Amino acid sequence: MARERQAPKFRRAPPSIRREALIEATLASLRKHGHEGLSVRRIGAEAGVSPGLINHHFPSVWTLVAAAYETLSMSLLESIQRRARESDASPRERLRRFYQASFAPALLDPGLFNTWLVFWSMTSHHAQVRAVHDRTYAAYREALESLLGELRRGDGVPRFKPRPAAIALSALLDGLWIEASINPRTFRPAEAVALCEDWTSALCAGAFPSLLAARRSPRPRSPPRC
Amino acid sequence: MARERQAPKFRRAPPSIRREALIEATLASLRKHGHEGLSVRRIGAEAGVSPGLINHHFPSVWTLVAAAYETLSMSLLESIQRRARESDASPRERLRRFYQASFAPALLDPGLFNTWLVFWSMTSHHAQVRAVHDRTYAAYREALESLLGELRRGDGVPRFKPRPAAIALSALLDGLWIEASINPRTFRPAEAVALCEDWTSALCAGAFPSLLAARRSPRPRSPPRC
DNA sequence: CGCGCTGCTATACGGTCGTACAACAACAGC
DNA sequence: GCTGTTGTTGTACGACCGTATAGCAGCGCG
Repeated sequence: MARERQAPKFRRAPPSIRREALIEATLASLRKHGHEGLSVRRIGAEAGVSPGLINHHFPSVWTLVAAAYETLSMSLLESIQRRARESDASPRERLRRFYQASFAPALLDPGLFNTWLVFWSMTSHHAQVRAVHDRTYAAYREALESLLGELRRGDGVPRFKPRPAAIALSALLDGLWIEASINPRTFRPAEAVALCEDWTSALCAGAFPSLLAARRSPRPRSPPRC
Repeated sequence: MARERQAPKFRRAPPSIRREALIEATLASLRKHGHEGLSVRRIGAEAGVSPGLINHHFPSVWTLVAAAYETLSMSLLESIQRRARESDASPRERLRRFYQASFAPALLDPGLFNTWLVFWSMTSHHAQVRAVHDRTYAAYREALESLLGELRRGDGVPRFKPRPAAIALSALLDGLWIEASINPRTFRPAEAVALCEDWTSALCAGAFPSLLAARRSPRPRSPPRC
């Protein structure tokens, strides 16, 4: 009997390719199983690979998770930015598209939210993950800051402080995203977009007193009227 | 030799007392160890009790965690409410105190944030925990809605819609609280309070278009001016 | 075709996990 | 003081965890 050519039991891959595949498998495992998915056995199974291979390519699981965190957050930010900046549009319109992209169905997936929770819960105990958070949050805030900066150059828009404005806007976006992810029935995505739009309108109307840049000749801050 | 009276090896307690003690131990364990603290052994050690006792008083760990979630969130809300409503103050002042209490050092503890992450990560998979979230988030939102309702009765304050306003405000508060908990160096607590105060000012100034209640005779909504 | 480099697998080990269950002991009632 | 109830302990079990390590095998290269 002629010896059949056996299908190879596994395929070799150059380290960079394998590392990327493991990162993707990590994201898939976390998305499916949440915190339970954070194990070399689950990730290995997801990647169709033996558990020991993770430790062969990454010094520890934390390094892999940090890489996955960076990959996912940068990918999401880039995706949202692309939708916000596609075609020429006014700064205000770009912000609106940013909001819409932030509350698109793909972003409101419960699996995505659970993945994010795992990343957040690791920032306290692992410096690498914390570093990734600091870096990606800064990138996110700077993206908003850039869009707000373009808005500020428009006619009749007051000279607000971009950085605190971006912080407030990102907090509003995050808070809405979280609640929508936990309980989609609290409000509809369109309502979230409307609330962000309102915030932008108020910003343009100069309705946020402490966000207005300090005047050359400071005048005493007036107390709230209500 | 006279027989010495031995100190009892353990103390019995009526079920209600023991259950409460186990809830407190659960909160302490989660605060100290985050997700790792969610184990009958850790909780039992924290309560000075054998691991098996948890399963004797609670049908499963999820029931215990749901009870701890409810206890903690209601306790925090009550604490913030007490500070907001102590002594007579204007509605605006009460809101300011609510903000200040929300960003007090006790609320910005990393252990508290990690505890919250555990609760959130369980809402997807366990109906009991999800029910607690829905109930306590509703209570939180209604507290804000009540404070905003008092504000709305003031002179010169436009007739905004209380419910969406409370949703937006709670999102802003949550988003700021999360980022302050993850990375305290992004902004100072006073800045977070100022951003919330700004939001309130804008609300009073009628700067949130879609939050204004529909008119008796609706007029076409004007497009954004910037 | 055959050799060798190395990506990869398979196994073993010590640890922690949740749960079940039998035995123990605190304490109230008699 | 004795006894019964039952809150509580201690142990045992199987499953899964991360890591280390020895050896197998895919595949480029001569």
